[in-house]
Amino acid sequence: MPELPEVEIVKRSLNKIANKAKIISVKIRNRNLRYKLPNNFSNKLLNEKITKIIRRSKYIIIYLKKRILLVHLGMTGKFIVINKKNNKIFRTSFYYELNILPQHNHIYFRLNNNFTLIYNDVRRFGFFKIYENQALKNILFLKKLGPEPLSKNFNEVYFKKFIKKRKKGIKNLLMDQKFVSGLGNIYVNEVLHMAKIHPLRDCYNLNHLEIKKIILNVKLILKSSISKGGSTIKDFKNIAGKSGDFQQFFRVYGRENKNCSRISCKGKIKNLTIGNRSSYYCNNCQI
DNA sequence: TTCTTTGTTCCGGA
DNA sequence: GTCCGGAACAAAGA
Repeated sequence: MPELPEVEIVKRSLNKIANKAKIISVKIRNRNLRYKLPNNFSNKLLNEKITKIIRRSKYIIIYLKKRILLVHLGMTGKFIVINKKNNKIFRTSFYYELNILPQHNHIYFRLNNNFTLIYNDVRRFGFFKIYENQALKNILFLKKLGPEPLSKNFNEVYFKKFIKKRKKGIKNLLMDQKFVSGLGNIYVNEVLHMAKIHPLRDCYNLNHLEIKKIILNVKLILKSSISKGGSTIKDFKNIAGKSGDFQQFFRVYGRENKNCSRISCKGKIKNLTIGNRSSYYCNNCQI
């Protein structure tokens, strides 16, 4: 499940491998991703040079000379890199499961620098869109997004202004991409546990200190997660010996019926469905 | 067969 | 017009 930190790591990896490179072939094995790839998809990318790669929310934006390639990894999208010189295989983020099945390789991008990027996606909820000569602010997927959680624009003043006249549970608020963009279910659960706030608390009831704690923990948790993925490009063989279990980093997510991970808290982790998403919280310290 | 997982969009009601 | 919650959608594995 690529959340913002994983997407950030993938973006950094792609920057190292693909920036300034030219796409010399695009081979599609399955067009049926979240949105069906158009027939001219390959032709529009062929011989294009990659000039810049950035991230906005959970979108990866790949700038070509005159076009923009917008990528979303969905639930299980990933890029695998093969170095043609020595046939070494890399993954672009550490969150991937170790056995990547080749039947889910959907697109092969060959670059002019001996690297091939393979897009692999088990669930096929990821997507690629090509935009011509378009400013980012005109792209539908990006124009409605609220501030980046790690930016200075996501602060107490903004938070308080936004929640005025709004009646909404805090978990739903943090999941709302118009309020803050890029927080997914897992990190929202973690943030609220760290801030000791119940996921159903009405946002207009939050006091000054609680708002401060939420903002602080959003930034801390995202930054810490990004830094854990800091050594981005790892050889499969090197990492195979380690237990790369991402779950071990979570303090509440997926821990139903277990004891609260907070030292000195005697609570139990409970599960609750909010907005069609499972929420985990401690029945003692989150109020 | 049914349930779960995700981000996004759409729709009805307040 | 705006806000909110719920449902639908995509695919596949358990």
